[in-house]
Amino acid sequence: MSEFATQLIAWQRQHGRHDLPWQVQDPYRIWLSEIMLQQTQVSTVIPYYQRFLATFPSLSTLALASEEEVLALWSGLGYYARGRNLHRAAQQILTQHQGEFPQQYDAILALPGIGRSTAAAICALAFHERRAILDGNVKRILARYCGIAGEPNLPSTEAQLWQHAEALLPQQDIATYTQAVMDFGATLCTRNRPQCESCPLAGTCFAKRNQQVAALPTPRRRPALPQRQTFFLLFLHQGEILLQQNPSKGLWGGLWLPPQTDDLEAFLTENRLGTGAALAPLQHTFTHFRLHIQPILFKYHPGALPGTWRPLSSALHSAIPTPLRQLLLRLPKEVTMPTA
DNA sequence: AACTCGGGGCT
DNA sequence: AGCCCAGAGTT
Repeated sequence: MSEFATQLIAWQRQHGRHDLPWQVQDPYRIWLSEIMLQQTQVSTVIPYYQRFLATFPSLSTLALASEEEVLALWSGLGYYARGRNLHRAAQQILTQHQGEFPQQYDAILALPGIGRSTAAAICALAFHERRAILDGNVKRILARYCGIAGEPNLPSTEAQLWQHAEALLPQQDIATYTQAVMDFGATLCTRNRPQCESCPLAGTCFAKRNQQVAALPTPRRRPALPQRQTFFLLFLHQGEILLQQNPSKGLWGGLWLPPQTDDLEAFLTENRLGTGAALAPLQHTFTHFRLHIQPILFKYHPGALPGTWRPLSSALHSAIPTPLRQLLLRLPKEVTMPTA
């Protein structure tokens, strides 16, 4: 067995995390956690995970729910395709696997929202099958330990990382090892200021031996964020707000939003609307652009536009994106005191 | 191989 | 303000 795996497994038993809510022998709960944890940190996921599991305690309750209910519980977590795929996968398991979570890697990989790394994580954690994962933690650990330069997302770099991930697997204790690399990356071999002085691998780590810890993994260079602008048109009437559902594909897919336009003048003319009151603007930053949102408040226009009227309290529990939630929460103050 | 898809934590 | 995070799907 490799020194790498042996040391990590020993480290995990002594210093790893053992009280995370999804550390159970239940493929449904492990699967749910893996999906929520894609590109999302543990501390962010925990409250969503608890609420989700309280509402959908089993795979069948999830499969029998509506997509609307699923997205409402996903509201604020982001990457909403994860929630839609999770729901679709639950339905597929019900119809194609008799409601029992599949145990074969190929069958797991075939489910929507599950790629190579997530399928391997489920196999290793839930079924103790010898599979390599390659998430952000493992990429960082291997880039340092093996001395792999190049941006981790480039196909050539990723291929090397996968090769090392496979080669360093232990012959046994695969579940403990898989949890070990994730905990080790999250708490010791962190991106900034890793605790090399406490690291059991410091003696054999390429980056540590060659003073490359700060330089590895190679940071990704990203272009400057493009800026975009939109207007949220808020129609309020007797405590209700007019919302429209986004198409299921694309940004904020399947979520509820107020009528939107990037050309206010044209929109008001086309729909024969008068002028509204500008509320305080807000910014929302995505991975690939920054959105400037200008809310405009209209007091009473029933039937002016298509959509669904929802009580404000109900809207707050619906499938809405974070900036709309922020806007609705501060609406009571804004309505009595518009800024312009 | 490049692009799309959220939101938050940390520095 | 910039970086990254238990990545996958689409083109």
